[in-house]
Amino acid sequence: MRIKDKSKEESVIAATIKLVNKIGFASSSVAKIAKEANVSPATIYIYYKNKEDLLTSTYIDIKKQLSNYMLTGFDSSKPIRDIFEHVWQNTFRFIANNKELFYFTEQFANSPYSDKIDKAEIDMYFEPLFNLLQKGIEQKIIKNVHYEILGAFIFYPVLILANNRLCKTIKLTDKTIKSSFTLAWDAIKL
Amino acid sequence: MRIKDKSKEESVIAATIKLVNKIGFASSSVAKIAKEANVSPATIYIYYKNKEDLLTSTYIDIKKQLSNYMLTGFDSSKPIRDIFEHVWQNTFRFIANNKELFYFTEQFANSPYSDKIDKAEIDMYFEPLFNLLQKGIEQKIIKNVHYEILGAFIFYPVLILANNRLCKTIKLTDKTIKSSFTLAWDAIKL
Amino acid sequence: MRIKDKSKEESVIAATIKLVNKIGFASSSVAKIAKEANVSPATIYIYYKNKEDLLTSTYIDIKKQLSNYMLTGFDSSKPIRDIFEHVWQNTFRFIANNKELFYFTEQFANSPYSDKIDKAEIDMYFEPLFNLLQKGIEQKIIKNVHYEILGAFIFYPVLILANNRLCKTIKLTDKTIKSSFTLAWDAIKL
Amino acid sequence: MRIKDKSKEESVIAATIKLVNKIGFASSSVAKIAKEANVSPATIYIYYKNKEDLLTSTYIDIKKQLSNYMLTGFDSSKPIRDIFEHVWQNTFRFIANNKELFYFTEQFANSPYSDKIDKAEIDMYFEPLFNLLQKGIEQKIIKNVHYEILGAFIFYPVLILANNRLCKTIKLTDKTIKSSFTLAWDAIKL
DNA sequence: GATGAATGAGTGTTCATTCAT
DNA sequence: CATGAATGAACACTCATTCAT
Repeated sequence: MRIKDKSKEESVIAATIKLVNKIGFASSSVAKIAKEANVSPATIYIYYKNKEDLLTSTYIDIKKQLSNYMLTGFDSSKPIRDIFEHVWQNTFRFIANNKELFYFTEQFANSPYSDKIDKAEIDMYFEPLFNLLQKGIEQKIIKNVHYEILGAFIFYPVLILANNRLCKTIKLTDKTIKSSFTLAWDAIKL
Repeated sequence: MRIKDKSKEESVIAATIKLVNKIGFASSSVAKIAKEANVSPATIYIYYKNKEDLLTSTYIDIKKQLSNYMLTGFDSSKPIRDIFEHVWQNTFRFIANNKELFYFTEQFANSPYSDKIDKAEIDMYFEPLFNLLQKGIEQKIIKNVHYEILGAFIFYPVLILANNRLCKTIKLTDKTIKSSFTLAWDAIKL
Repeated sequence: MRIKDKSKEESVIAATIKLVNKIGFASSSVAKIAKEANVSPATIYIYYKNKEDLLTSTYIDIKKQLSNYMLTGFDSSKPIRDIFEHVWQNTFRFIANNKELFYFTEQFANSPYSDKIDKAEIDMYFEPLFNLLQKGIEQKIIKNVHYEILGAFIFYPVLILANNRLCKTIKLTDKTIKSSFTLAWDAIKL
Repeated sequence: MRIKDKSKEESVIAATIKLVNKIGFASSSVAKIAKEANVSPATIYIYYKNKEDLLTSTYIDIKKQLSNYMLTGFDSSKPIRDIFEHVWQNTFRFIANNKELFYFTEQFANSPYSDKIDKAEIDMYFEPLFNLLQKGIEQKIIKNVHYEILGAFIFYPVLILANNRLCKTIKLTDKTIKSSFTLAWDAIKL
């Protein structure tokens, strides 16, 4: 028998991301993705149960990459502020270097498919960060409020700032990254 | 000459918002919107050039309402912090009382139609707030960074916290609203 | 507004029947029916909810015609045998003159769609015949067995004989019609 | 040379029949049949030229079984009526005990594949019965009409009565089998 | 102004079959 | 012999939009 062509699967994922970047999430049909990947529409259904499966798999895959990247060099022995700053910079750098991936996740997160994924599974990848928040609260370094509120200031502003669909007038330099982190830390620190 | 039936136009807008809330943005076709509004699909094309026009008009309409609500009781003679807190609370209250409108804008903002609107026109409605930031910077009350960065901490976290698609585990009470504003203010204040 | 083009609806029905005769039930797709009717596939969905609706409507329509034809000249004052012979001949004649309609019903009856129709509604059209069987039993003219058994001899053999897919070697003349009825009557008569 | 795996071939046939019973003829795709048989789709194409070949082979196989069963205990020395009654009962019993096989043939007979089989080959299996009819005619026991007409009364009503898709309200007991044969015999006897 | 009819182009998905191993 | 990968063509159905009234 023929063996599964790994490059084919990868080219489908790549085509999916590329096409979403080119024409947007809503317009990215299976047929167009197949064409972009130089593959038959039917082939996609060998690798994925259906369109939903293709998109959610792609999303989870990217989120996994993002969490890996964000947590690179994670050193729990350092001061909490330094750890968060490190993560903050990792995040900016990842988004800067992988705008296509990031754009896809933003599109996905506000699509109907978003409801279908297991948020808990995603959160798991970021668990060390939640734990760090908890530790910060206990050490009276971070404000004692719900972690969703903390997250809204320490994680999400990055996305806004990096998302050039929403924010077009600002160029991200090392200096702006550093200064924007100051705001984030001021927000959550006690 | 007959004049366009204002009530018909309104019922189309209402139907659009309602339907997007019911079945999501992607599934809301012109035919379904027409049915929801008890109107012929063709009628919609009397009031709007095409689907894009209908959706962007609806979006701008809502944004106008939101800015009105946010700026209600705007009193430039008060301390800057108090003004922002007032706006912050207005925003929370608007979203709480108009979840349907808010849900629509969230869906819209991440749709392909989002690219078609004139962001400057929208920003105009919120000009007093940008001016306030500027004033705060000049008075050395607010950090002197790009207003996009300030906005990412003083405006967007509200959306995250109020968006129960992203944030499901937290109930918004007067107390959480107040405490979340503390974070926002700490972020931007000098 | 444009009014519903009655001729369009009729041409869809005609195309459906014609196509089933030409290429068989299983191969008759909506797209092909549309093409045969010189109509867009989408148009069919104006007149019918879906493919099932199109086919079942066509079937019921034909069955109604058949019952009308079979019961033409139904005169309950005549002897029971004469009435059945009259019906038998009507049936043969209908099938002979409307082979296309008959072929469609045969195909339909053995398709998965057959399960979706309300058999009771169909039987209703043929009620006078069931009543006649009952009357014959009471008058000790017809064997007192279940009406399904009687039907298997007085109604179904016609279908077999007229169905030239199953029965290719025999030509139906007035004489064979008459003589075949003799068998049917001998079967059920007491 | 390896020989074809007989058990594999049988499991494909079994799967075909089972699946047709489960989901109907029209929905029974090659891929599904393969899965049901725990075999690759490609394997089916080793044993059969194509789908048509698979289905027609299955059909002919069943018909062969049916004819065997019907002619079991065929004793040409007995009176003609007794022989037919014996065959009639065999038929009922076969169908009762092999509803799956029978259901398949009914589905097949009204499918487009039906046109592809060699009816003469099938008829061959039932030749003794046609000969018997001939003998009956010569002996002036059976009406002298075309054998297709005779068949329509002595063979087909069984199928109608046993087919619980068409005939749902009647339970088949020894008594109803016997009495229904009376009708059949009355139909054809002189 | 207002409408339902009408449509070509598109949707996600499955089909019977062949290919490379 | 046996397989799962691969596919172009087809499937039923919906889309945004225009037409005729």
